Amino acid sequence: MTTRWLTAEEQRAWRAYIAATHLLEDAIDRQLQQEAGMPHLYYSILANLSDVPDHRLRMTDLAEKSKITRSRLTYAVTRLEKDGLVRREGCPSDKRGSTAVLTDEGMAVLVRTAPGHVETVRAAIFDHLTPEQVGQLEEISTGIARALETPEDVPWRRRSTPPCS
Amino acid sequence: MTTRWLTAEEQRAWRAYIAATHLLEDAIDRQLQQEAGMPHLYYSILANLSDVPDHRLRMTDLAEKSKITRSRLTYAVTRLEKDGLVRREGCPSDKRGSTAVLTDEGMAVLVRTAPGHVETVRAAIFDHLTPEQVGQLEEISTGIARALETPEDVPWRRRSTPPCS
DNA sequence: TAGGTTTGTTTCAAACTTGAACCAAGCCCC
DNA sequence: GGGGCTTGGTTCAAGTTTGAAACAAACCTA
Repeated sequence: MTTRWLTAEEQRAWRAYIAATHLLEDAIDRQLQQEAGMPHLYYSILANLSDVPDHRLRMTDLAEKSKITRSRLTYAVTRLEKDGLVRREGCPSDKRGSTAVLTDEGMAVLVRTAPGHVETVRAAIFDHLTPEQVGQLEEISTGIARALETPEDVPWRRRSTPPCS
Repeated sequence: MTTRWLTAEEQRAWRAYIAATHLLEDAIDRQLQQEAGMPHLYYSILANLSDVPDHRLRMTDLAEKSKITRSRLTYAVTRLEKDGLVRREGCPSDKRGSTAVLTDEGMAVLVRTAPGHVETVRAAIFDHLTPEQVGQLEEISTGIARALETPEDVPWRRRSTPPCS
């Protein structure tokens, strides 16, 4: 089967995309490291928790929501727990389970650092996009994500967990 | 100064974008690790070298082209050199300088693994985008990259180096 | 209900990344 | 032509990521 190479336009788009994502993650990581003392991923984990009723989520669900592996999440939560921003609680109804809970201190960090983070994101991206482009970006991203999330090709990324009670 | 929060649409776009980039990098890293024995970044470094006359580039320029820090590049090239895919050469005209050169073996790896890589990229992205969306993605990415590359805010990322002779 | 499989999470070692500190080699300019 | 600043690149320690293996609890199912 002969390779379906990228067209010239696709290549340009792909290269531009790679460049943009590298530069963007760099800039955001740097800003958050400065002002919140943690990389973007860790900030996102806190944000994902703050986003959900009770500020608590099963590890697997939090990993799913954050689009990262469980292993990576374990490490991250351990660090955040050490910093007092997150707490782990066992799950009564399933003794294997572990639930990450955002602490008050974690919430406070989020509240304190959110403005700077949003400002960075805005300056890096949204200030340069028209409203139509914002819509396009969402559609494109959603399409890519959907394709990569369909069951068939992700044995290594688990489906969601029954709620803990 | 009151925070300019993201609008609902911007938030949706931002979240979708984060999800897509995480999933995408994961998928591509995984595929390349399998078939080329290296992460995406390292593959890109080889590709960037193959892309340029003589398959050689000053370290700083290669870092610039790859959108990564010099430090990160040093580590990567050291590994690739160990694998025999890249060779370092001194620069006669500037004894500080170091030039990375793609070896024949490095080129061979690229040739062997390119089809699989392209197929993955295509399956993950371009098969799900209309031609218009490809154009939009390029414009959006270029806009973001340009904003983040403007001199004023990147003291930590160097400008290009005089060609080596 | 014992044995086998699946599921939720952690652990471990090896690989990679980060940023600051360092080391030469060029550059400048009095 | 000898300081002092800049530049190209590497090094180092601390932090993060990876994937496979380990573990324990839950879930079958004969």
